[in-house]
Amino acid sequence: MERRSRWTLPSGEPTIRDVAAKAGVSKSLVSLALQGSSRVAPETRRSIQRAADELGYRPNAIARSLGAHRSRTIGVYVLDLHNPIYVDILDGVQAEAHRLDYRTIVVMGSSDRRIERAELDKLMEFRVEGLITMGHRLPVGARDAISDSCPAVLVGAEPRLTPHLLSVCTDDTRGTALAVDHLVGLGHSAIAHVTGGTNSVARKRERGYVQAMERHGLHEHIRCIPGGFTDEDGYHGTIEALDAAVRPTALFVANDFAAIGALAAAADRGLDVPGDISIVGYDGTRLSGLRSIGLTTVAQPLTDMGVAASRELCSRLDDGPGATRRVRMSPDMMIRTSTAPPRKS
Amino acid sequence: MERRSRWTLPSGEPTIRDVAAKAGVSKSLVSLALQGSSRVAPETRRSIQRAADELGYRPNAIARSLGAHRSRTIGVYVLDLHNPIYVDILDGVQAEAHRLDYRTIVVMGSSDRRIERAELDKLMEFRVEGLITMGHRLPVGARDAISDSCPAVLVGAEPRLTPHLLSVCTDDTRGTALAVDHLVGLGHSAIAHVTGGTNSVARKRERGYVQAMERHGLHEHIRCIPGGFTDEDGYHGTIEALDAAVRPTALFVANDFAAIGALAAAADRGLDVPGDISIVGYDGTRLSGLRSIGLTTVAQPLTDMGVAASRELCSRLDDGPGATRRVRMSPDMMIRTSTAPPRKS
DNA sequence: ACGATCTGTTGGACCGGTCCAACAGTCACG
DNA sequence: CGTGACTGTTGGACCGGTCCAACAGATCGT
Repeated sequence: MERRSRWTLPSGEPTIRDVAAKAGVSKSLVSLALQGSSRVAPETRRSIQRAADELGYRPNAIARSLGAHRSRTIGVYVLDLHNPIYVDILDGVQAEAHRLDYRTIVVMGSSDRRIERAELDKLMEFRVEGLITMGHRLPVGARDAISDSCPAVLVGAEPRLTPHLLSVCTDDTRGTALAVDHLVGLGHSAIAHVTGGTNSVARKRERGYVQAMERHGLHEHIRCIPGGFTDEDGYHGTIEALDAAVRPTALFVANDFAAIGALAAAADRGLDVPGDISIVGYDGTRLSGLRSIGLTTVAQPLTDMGVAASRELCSRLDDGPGATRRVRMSPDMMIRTSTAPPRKS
Repeated sequence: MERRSRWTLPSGEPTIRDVAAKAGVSKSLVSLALQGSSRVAPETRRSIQRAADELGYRPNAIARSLGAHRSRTIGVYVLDLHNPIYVDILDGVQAEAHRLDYRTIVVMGSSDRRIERAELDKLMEFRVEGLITMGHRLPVGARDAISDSCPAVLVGAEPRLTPHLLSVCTDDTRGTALAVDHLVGLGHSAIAHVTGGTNSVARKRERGYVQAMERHGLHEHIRCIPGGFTDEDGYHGTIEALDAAVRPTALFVANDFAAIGALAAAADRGLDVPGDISIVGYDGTRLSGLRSIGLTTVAQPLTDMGVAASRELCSRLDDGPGATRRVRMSPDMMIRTSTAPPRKS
């Protein structure tokens, strides 16, 4: 007895048998009643419920999963909880999963491969029934999980769909078009783009920018400066753009985080935003909405995307594989104080 | 068969019995070997390991918990994942828990009470052995959990300790002293404080500020302007401070988030930071370190606090209740670009 | 009056592990 | 050579649920 931790289960949590005894029925019936089966007599159901309440009975998810061969749990992989965009999505994922009576287990990616791997293993050990991943980098371990035919939905990426792979994303082409249209509407034509690097999401946004510029007949103004998704990346890309022979009057930056770096770069070069240069970000994180930042940005419906991810996954789990869908949502322009018409020269 | 979801356990995950059969031993021995028991012959251990690897065996955490009466899982309650301070702490919590071979289940507080409650229930249903909570607001449900004698550690708060309640925090009195000392060292004397509201953490920092000012003989300069922990709160408090009859030359704001609001307020009043006014925050979030923000702040060793929380909890779980400790860590001054000597008048 | 059907309930096998009592075999010691 | 201690292994009870086959009793049609 000594060697066993004091805080273990046997300590006395009431079990289904205790409830059965108290209500004077068999444990099977308690199980049925608690699951809401319609085969239980209303009278019996009430007395079982009463017994359970009085004992403070709490179902044991562990035992339930084992017996039922279902965990009613989905795993959520988040690339980086430090990035507010994922937390916003997570809000939606959790709310909807909860509504559909699924539990979630959230794990975070890590630069330490071993920890990331362990976290993913945890998911498998808890026998999650499905997986939601967000972030452009798909963790290596997730591939195994997916190929082991546990269905997954990728948020924000657009992979080739398979029966096991769903996707929820926003229309980045449309989003970038919104950003460019907004700047052109203000009177800008020298609009440069600080890219998000070489990952697929960044590529998409870059292509969208080019298309939109061409649509406006601004071919000769197209300029893509290589950047990335962090504020450092945005800073350096912007410095490069500002120091160019002919300075753009507006900058479209690949995401909010990098756009904040762009703000700093403009300040360092003694330029007023939006007086001397307008800056537009992408994502619509709360961060960008902070008073001292006030970044104009292309807002993705982050929470709604999370909701959609849960909805797709859970309905697939409950109803079996249907037509595999790709949910594509619409971004929205969020105009704040980092954009204005160009100074008349 | 039809009505059962296709993605259920029976699908074929190898079990301990499969491994036993393949290795030609009993399942008990496989269990022993996989737990690393020293009673297993080295030769046998190897062949069991080989069999497990070849089958791609993954232990079933569910079944293990049930049989062992231990889940080796701790619950982590985070008030708000949107606040980067908690994510930094979480990094430490996870890393250390993992090192000590514990799993974590992270749940997030929610403004929707029902969701918050459900998340806490989830923790109990998974039979977590202990709880780590962070955030000044202790969720109602957590009280139950704690009183049900599952030990808990509060990060960042200093409750009355009980055998079940541990605490990890920083020395806020010392932290505020650092901030005031820094400003005094630069030559400031008119140093005002925008408070964090009426919660216990904010109170502590306010007291620390008053003490430090008195220590420097600056009694007559003590000014506390009521604020809060959000950027809005910081904005309004700062506006009030700046519009006062005699304007302070420096501001100590209760946390980073609010200090960022203060930065915006200064900008709105046409004041240069740090030229016209110096601003110091508190927490040392990554946010404050962003290039375009560059906030001088009192940094808490957030990740280390997380590590300490896991360490305390797990050692208590493994070794039983020892002397109940309160871990108090030291904050550190992080000097950036929002502070400078006052303008000579 | 009798089987068929339906409603409500029950016992018990089962899930995949852990862990304990029991045991076979080896070795050292008196 | 018998005995006790130690090493390595095993069968089986057990954890707290789910779920299925079986069943008792009521209702109904013929």
